[in-house]
Amino acid sequence: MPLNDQLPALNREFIAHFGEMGSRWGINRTVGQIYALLFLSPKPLCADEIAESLEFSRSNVSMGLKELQAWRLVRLRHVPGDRREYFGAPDDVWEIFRVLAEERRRREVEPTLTMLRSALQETPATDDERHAQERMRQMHEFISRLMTWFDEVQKLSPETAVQLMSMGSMVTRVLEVKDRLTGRNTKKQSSTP
Amino acid sequence: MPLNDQLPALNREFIAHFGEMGSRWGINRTVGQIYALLFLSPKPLCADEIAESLEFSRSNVSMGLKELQAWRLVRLRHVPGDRREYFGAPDDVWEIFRVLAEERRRREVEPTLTMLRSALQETPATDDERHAQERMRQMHEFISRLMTWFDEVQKLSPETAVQLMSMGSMVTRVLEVKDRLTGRNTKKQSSTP
DNA sequence: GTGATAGTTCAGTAATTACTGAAAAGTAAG
DNA sequence: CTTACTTTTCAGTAATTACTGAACTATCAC
Repeated sequence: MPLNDQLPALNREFIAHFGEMGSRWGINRTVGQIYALLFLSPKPLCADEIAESLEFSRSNVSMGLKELQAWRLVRLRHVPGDRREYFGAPDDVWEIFRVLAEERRRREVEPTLTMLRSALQETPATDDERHAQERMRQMHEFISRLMTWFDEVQKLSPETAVQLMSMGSMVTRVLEVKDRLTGRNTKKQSSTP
Repeated sequence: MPLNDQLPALNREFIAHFGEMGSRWGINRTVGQIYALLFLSPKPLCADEIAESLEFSRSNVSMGLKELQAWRLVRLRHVPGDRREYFGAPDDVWEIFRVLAEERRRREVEPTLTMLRSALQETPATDDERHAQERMRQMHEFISRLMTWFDEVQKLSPETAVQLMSMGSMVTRVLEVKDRLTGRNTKKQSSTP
């Protein structure tokens, strides 16, 4: 993986890491590296610059950028008097996270919810089917709940989200007090059967 | 993908879906299907039963189960008077989510944090490196914050987490009021440059 | 011990996914 | 319309990942 020498060592390390991690996410090495390069770059880059920096073929860069655009992770820019297309990653990391979460949800969660909803319409014939459907109901309910909550958080501005996150422990403590009064157990259950 | 006929139609659909989705997650089709089968099953299954139901080779099932165990998504069980190993998926969907999140964090987030921490140690030489390092700092801070918050939530019992999630909108509203008083903007910024 | 059953490993192969170069399509300027 | 430049597409190929069957190890019953 011979990253261009003119890239600073710092950048090369970061880009290489994103390449390796890329495969653990749904994206491939190439796409991960292109994104990393754009994320670090102080200015938008055009496809040729990317191809040269990362030593990929021009067509590979084209396909990678197409995928990153489909993920809405890069933004197309234009430089006046230059007809090439330039690409940049958004600056705000919260915004990046939001988009990523939204996109993953659309691709990975929604299809499952759809499948589950349709399965829950069916009338189970056997005991096994009844059990299976009950499991699906549990899964559907859990995911729906999670998504509703996520919708709420996603609407927030970065600063508010940060506030909300740092309130986490506070809210927990409030619930603990409430539960102690009502006799419920907030802490993770210990294994005392 | 000829799932065994003796599986109820409902189950077959669910299992097939998990197989297809599996590749979008980091797991492969086989592993996804084995998990789906176990998730729906009212009782733990042994490797042979799995192999027969899904029509995989015995060795494929063995490898799949090994991976699911590495993900801590299935639990090994023993039936008295039977020396075969049986496998089951935990019942509680919140518990499943918790484990999944923990494991993904360990595999996908921690290595990145480590890389970022080490990059932040370096002294940038050029302006570009200085900029790159600042971007990495932003990313590191964001992820750290997210993980701290996640730690908090992960410690909660299922019921408490549900409570916390359904409090989402309430907390948001409180913050909105607070921000209105302090003159800050809680709502997602509209694109008015 | 031997035989029978259960589980694992691994080399070889099948299937899938990633990448390239060449050709095509698109686009602005003259 | 033509030229020069830019991006996209795609068939072929390389690289990676998934899967199988056969051989091997382990464990239990006898």
